[in-house]
Amino acid sequence: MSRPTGSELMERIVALAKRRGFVFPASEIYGGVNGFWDYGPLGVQLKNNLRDAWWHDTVLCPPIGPDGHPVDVVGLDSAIIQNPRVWEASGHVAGFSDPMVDCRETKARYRADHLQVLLFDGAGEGEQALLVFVEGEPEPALKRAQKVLRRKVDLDEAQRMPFSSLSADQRERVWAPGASEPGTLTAPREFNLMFRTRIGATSGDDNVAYLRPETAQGIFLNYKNVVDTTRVKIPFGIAQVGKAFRNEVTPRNFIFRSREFEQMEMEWFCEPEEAPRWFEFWVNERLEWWKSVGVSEANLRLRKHEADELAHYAKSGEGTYDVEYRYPFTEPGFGELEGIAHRGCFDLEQHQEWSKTKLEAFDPQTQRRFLPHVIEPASGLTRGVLVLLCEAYDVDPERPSPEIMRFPPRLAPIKAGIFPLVAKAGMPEIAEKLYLDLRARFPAQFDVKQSIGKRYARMDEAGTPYCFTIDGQSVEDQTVTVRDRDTGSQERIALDAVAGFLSERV
RNA sequence: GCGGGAAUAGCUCAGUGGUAGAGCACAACCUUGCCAAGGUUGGGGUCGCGGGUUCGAAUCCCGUUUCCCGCUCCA
Repeated sequence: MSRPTGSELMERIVALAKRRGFVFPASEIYGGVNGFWDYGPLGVQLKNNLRDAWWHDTVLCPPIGPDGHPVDVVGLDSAIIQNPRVWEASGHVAGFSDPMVDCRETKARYRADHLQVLLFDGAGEGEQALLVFVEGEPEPALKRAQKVLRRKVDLDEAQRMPFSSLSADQRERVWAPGASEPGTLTAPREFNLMFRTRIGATSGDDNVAYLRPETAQGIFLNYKNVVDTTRVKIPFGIAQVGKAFRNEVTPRNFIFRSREFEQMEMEWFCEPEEAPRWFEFWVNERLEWWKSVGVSEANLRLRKHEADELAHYAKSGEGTYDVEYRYPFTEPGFGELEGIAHRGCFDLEQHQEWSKTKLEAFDPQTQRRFLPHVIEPASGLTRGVLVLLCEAYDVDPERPSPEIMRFPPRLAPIKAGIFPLVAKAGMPEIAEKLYLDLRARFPAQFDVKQSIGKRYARMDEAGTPYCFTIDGQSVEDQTVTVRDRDTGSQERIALDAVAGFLSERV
């Protein structure tokens, strides 16, 4: 058995994740629910470790800035449900409910507001030919019009109207791109990607609220609170880890795109003139950070967004970079892991306008008032967990139990296994004492059951980097063997050196 | 949302209309001195779910859910 690739690799990772208690399908005993996942005993530990590493490296011990001094970042934990006007101000109510149009024949789907209709005279008695095209690409529609009308046509002779304004009767006469007959397009249907709920036990239309689709807005909402109550000065960052919810059209690829997920986001507030420099700084920092938690350089890359794929909030800024990872389901291509967006002052400006609250910063040196610009490194925590699982999964055909999770020791859910070689001759007693010493400082597991090989194998699948085994010699000279997960090799160290051995490595 | 495939024990699967099975895993006990070792015993299934056909359905038909693949979508 060698390490598979592509969808087979993905299936093996999903199977191992379930078998060992990393990730379970949510509500499985009721048949599941599409787009939701539960994190099992090992999964939650792995996720917490990644979260803690990010928090440590972002808030507690942030990087050194371009000027040689540590940057300033504070933490936050904002509510999942906020005043619904927040999402109108942020642009999410509009941006999240794009009506879509499907073609029944070609199976193509279009955003209704991207579709334009050309009206030509002469399709029949008093009728017009209606041809639809995607904004900016009228050529296919023109060619089709030529065939339908059996004459030369000119773009200038046609009337133009947005598809959304057509009546049902008119839609029946519309030729879609690539369709062999008219009337194949559905009515525009609304796709609202925000989860709606209601505030209060008595529900009505006037108390609709939304589960946040991103954690970022909670940071902007508290920008003034943080500035007023802490001694941060521009430039500084506010960081947050938390759940976000998107009613995705198609959740796919295990935990890559789920409807409930976790984000790790930081909003970096700086002077507008400094923003490009900080943008570059954070793009590089974030890429380096993913390398620092053990993601191989070969599977990572930076990609700049094309102008036409920018989010509504990033249009005014310098663009967006994605840190991308080569997932098994995208290989040889890459998929998004983290986005670093230059949001300009879009968000603060919007909230200042909608809330009627001044959010300007004041520079006492220059006596200038300004809206800070924002650089946002926003990554998926749960996507990060997926990357760790993909990155760690390996197969060693030389072993009787070939599957290994090679997590970096810092992130491994369990740091150490403590085993008596056999359950007699004083070994379990020594092992249990070692376990009691270690467990206060390290996630450790104690196991006396079954053969030593099985216990090692279980730890390999859990990704535990070190196993300490108490054998006959331990009883005589107070030493233990350390087995290394990655090589299977062993060395012997003193019993009282185990804690030090671990703290140097995890 | 569209098209294709899959679903039987924790896992891998057998079972083509007539009493739900195997191997591995799991639990207990024994054995066991370094890589999923052996023995004994045991627990575990409304065959994804809901209808229908039939004397009788894991098996045939319809619907549905979930997962995988290809589209579509991804602020």
